[in-house]
Amino acid sequence: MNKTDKRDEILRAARELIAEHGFHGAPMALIADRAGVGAGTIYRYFENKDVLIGELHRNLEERLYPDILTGYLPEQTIRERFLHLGTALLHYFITNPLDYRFLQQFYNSPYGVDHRRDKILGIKEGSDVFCTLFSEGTSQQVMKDLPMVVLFGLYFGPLLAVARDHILGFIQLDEELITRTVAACWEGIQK
Amino acid sequence: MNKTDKRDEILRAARELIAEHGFHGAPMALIADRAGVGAGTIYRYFENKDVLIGELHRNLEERLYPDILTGYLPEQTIRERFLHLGTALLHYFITNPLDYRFLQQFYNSPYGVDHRRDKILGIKEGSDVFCTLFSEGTSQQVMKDLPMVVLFGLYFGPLLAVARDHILGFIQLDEELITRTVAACWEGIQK
DNA sequence: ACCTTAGGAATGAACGTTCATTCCGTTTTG
DNA sequence: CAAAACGGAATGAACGTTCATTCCTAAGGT
Repeated sequence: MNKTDKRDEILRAARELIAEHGFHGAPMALIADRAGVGAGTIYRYFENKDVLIGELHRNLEERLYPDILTGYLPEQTIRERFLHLGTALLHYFITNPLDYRFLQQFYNSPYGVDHRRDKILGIKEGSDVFCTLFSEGTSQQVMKDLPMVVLFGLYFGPLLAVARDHILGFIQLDEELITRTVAACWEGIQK
Repeated sequence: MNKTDKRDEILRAARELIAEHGFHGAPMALIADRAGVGAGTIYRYFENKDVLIGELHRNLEERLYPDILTGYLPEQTIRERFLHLGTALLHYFITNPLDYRFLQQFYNSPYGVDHRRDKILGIKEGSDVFCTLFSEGTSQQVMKDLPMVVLFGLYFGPLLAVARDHILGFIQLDEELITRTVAACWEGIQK
């Protein structure tokens, strides 16, 4: 096993354990076991657990964004792009439940709040797809004139909730239900 | 300090610490300190930490439900009742941010998932205000014909998200913004 | 009225466990 | 063979919980 492999194994093991049992069901010793390395080896690749977790988050975004952006066409209407991102997001979480669970854990820990604070304060940079789409939507009057944060809530709130309930087995999301759910979100947000 | 006072002090201290720092920032020793009792004393009132946390949840519901149900009139239209509950819920969380934070922590822990599972499987009992309102809404065709779980997501998802962002200081919810947010939820859910 | 005493309530030091991190002997690599 | 990488036992801090002890109150005896 070469250096990159080992690093990847550690990340994979950590992601799995955190997704399955939460941050506190993922001690370093277990991560090491599952990655097939010694406990000390982890510290050759990551300064400490916080850094490892931060890296997991970066790593996830690197897989999530390309995925939901394939087929995303800036020339489509705002509504079409809204529906695309929403369904793509749901699909991603359904096919990568571990990633969903990790994100859930992440945003409910001190790490996540800081991260979100930075992101929201940095909205003006507008580099984020969702920010761009939503500010376009409000300025073109096709979305309600509500603060960006509220629009985000109306969008991600329901999506994350149904994704959670699908993953927990409380509901079975199929193609039609996904479409109808995202459409309902749109109806809440559209002017 | 008499017996009931002491029990209440322990509950208050636990609620505060969990709300402020999460479940894992609230060790029994700290709870005892803040309650002004010895560490062992807690175990005279609560069998263990799990029981204490469960009791906190029960206690919260006993304060939350009466609050949001004052002024709730079954003879009002479904839409009116929907708006009433939504705004009442947001008001409650804004004026009781510690309760919001506790609930957030609770539902993101194993305790919470089990609790929700029981609740969802027990929907048929229909004792819950929200369940009753929503099944009335779908059967009378004024709400979209979506599974109860999805409707819940479209309702609570945004509400909890904006409550969180208000409490974190990312946004300032005033009367008007609350009304408009709940109205937007309704537009997503109505047929 | 005062002292004694019994028993439940309260205490906090101590215990066993778990965790992140470090340390050092061993193995692999160049 | 020197240097880097590795493994996993060792370490110490933090946790929930326990329990031998102390404290408080109020009943009972004088």
